[in-house]
Amino acid sequence: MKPDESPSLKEAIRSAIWAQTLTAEQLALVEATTFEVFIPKGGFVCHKGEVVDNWIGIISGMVKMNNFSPSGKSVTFTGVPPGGWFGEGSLLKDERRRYDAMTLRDSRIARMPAPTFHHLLENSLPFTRFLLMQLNERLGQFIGMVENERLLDPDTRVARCLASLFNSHLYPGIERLVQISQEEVGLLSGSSRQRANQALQVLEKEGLLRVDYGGIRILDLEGLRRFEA
DNA sequence: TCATTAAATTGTT
DNA sequence: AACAATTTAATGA
Repeated sequence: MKPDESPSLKEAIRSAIWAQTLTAEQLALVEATTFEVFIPKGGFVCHKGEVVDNWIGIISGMVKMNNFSPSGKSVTFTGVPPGGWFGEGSLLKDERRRYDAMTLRDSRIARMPAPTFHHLLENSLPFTRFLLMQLNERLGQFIGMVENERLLDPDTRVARCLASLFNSHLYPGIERLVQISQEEVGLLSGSSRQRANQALQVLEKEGLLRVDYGGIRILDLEGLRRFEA
């Protein structure tokens, strides 16, 4: 066992896809202004309606975006794995946040202040290109989600849902371990826990993943994307 | 470091 | 939805 396998803030920043193309000065600015916060399991990373002043990255742990319907029911949109960054939508439009984000595990969160974000946006074309790509990816993901919710059976929904955790960003970390419980898989895929459990066992038999205690190992990402019952 | 206990998660009915 | 079995985390010697 290693004492600590999660990266430091600096390492997390440097390994981010968008950081690869920055100049030394830009990278220095990012490292000087971005800070880290720890949020325990079940805590809020940010709240719906608050003023957006950070771009948010996941160093370790897992975060889900969700809202509460007027009746108090929670609707989960998507999960964000380590290495993922989000919040650029509201940051670009200068509006208040439109969703809650809460942690599914103890998580370490990086926050990049809005001025730094806008500086990169104005001075780094590769950074802008990365954002454009990320927005496009996410659009495709949400279109797929609407389709899934209405057309596909539960097994396939769970498969696509897990695949989308890696789809939204071009995963640099080869870490294919998703640390979420089956109950949370159910929430993410819009089905009950026992149905999610059933689906996971089907997918495991197909050799696409392996179920572990408190998490899931992805063995065949492409297979998950293409899976049909 | 090891044993005991509590809590969380999973598989099954 | 409820139960039992299994795994992890916590506590104390």
